[in-house]
Amino acid sequence: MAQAKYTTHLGMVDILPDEIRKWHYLENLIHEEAAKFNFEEIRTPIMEQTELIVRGLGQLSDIVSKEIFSFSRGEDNYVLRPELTAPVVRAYIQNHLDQRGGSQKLYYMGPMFRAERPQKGRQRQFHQFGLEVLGSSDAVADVEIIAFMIHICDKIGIKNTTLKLNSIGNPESRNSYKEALKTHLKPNFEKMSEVSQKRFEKNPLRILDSKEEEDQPFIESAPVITDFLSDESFSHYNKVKEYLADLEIPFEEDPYLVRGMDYYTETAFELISPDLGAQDALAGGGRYDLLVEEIGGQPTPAVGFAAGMERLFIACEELGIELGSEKKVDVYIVTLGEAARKWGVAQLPKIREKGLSATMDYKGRSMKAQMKDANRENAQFAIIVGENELNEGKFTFRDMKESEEELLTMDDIIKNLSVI
RNA sequence: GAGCCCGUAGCUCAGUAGGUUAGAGCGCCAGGUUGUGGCCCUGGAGGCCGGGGGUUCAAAUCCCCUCGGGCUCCCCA
Repeated sequence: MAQAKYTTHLGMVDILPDEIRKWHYLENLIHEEAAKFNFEEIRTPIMEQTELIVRGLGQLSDIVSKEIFSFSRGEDNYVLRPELTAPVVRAYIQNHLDQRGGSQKLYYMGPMFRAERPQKGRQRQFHQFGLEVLGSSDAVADVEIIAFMIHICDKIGIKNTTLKLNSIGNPESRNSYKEALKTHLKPNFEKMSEVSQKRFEKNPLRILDSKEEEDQPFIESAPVITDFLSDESFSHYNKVKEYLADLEIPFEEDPYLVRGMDYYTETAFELISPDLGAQDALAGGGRYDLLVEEIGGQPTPAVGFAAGMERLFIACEELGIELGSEKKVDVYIVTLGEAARKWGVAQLPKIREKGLSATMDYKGRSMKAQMKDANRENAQFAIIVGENELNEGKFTFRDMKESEEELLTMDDIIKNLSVI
C-alpha cells in the first residue's frame, strides 16, 4: 500500500485514463448545451488575489474563514480559487465586458480548491461547471440558469432530483427579517444548540440550516423570510416561480434555504439528489445583485449557479448510468518480423489520414501477444502482415468482431476503411 | 476542529486459542497453438502483511505509538 514514495495531497486525486472518457463526455455535453443556450465560455486563472475572494464571499463565510488555500510571495497574496463567481465578476469588470453590450452570458468549468476534510462527494480539489448572467435583473435570467442546470441532469439521465427554491430578498428586508428572527429565538437562546448560539449574533439566518434536534422546534415556529420581502422582491420571486411553472420545472419552496456565500440576494436555489449521501447538493446558485459593485464595478444585477462535476458522477454511479463511450481503436496493425514492422509504421499515417484511429505494438512482441493486445484495445480491424503478405503485396485484413478475414492490397484496405 | 471505521500482491479480499518457504480470484507476462485475439488448460512474475517499537523461543496475528485512507458532524459543489 505505502509503496509510492510521492503521493497526491490529501483530498486531491488523479483522474486516470479509465475514467477520463466520462469527463470528456460531460465536458462536451456542457460545451454543446451551453452553446444552445447561447452562453460563451470564460477561463480565468486558477489563482486570484486573496482580497478578491475575501471581499467577494465575505470574511465570515465558512469558505473564507477556514477553507481557502492561500500563500504570499513578496507583496502579493495568492489564493487557489474556491469558486468561480467572484473571479468571473472580476474578469467582467477588469475586461470591461459590459461594453460588449447586452447581458453577458458566460459559462465555465474547471478545478476549485477548498481545504476541507475530504469525504464522499467532497475533495480538496474538485471540479465545477457553472453559468453566470451579468447585467440582467429579469426573472428570465434566473429561470434560464435553473433550466440549464436541470437540462444537463436530464440529458445525463439524473431525473430524481429536487429543486429547492427560496428568495432572501434585498439587504434591507433581510435585515428586518434577521431582527424578527432574533426576537423569535431570543427567549429560547439557552435551549438552542451550541452552534446555533454561536451563529445567533453573526449570522442568525444560518440557524435555519441547523440539523440539530434541539433547534427544530424553534425553527419550525420561526417567521418566514418571504413574509419580509419588499414588493419588488416579492414580485420578482413570483415571476421566477411562474416561469418555472410554465416550463414545467417542478420545485419545492424552502423558506429556510440559506446559502453560504455573503453575496447572494433575492433568488436562491439548490438542486438536491438523494443518491449522493451526506453531501447531497448537486448544484446551487442564486442572484447576486450587489457583488459587482462590491468588487468595484458599476452596479450590475447578476445571477448564476455552479454544479459539482464529481457529484454528478457519483449520482450516475448510484443510478447505474455509464457516461462516455467504450475505449476502442479502428485499426491495429499486427506485424511479424522487422520488415513487416517497418512497413506497418509507414501505414499508420495513411489510415489516420482517413480520420480513423490506428495503432500497433510498441514492444516487438509475438503475434499472439499482439492479437491479444488488439483485442484488449477493442480494435475493430486488424491488419496482419508477415513475409508472405509483403512478398505478395496483399495483406490480411481481419474483422475482429466477426472473426472474418481476407487478403487485400493496402489500397483496397483503405477503400474498405473509408466506408466505415 | 471533533467522532467512528479500515490498512495483507496492480485490484477485490482469505489468512488469530501466535508456529516451518503468506494464499485465492481477477489482472499482468509466457507457453499449450514455431502466422491469429476473445473461451479453456499450464506455468511465471509480483508482498519488508502501511511504518516504528514492545511482549515472546516464535508476530500478518497480541500491546503501544505513528503514518496513510474511508465515512460522519460542521459547511458546501
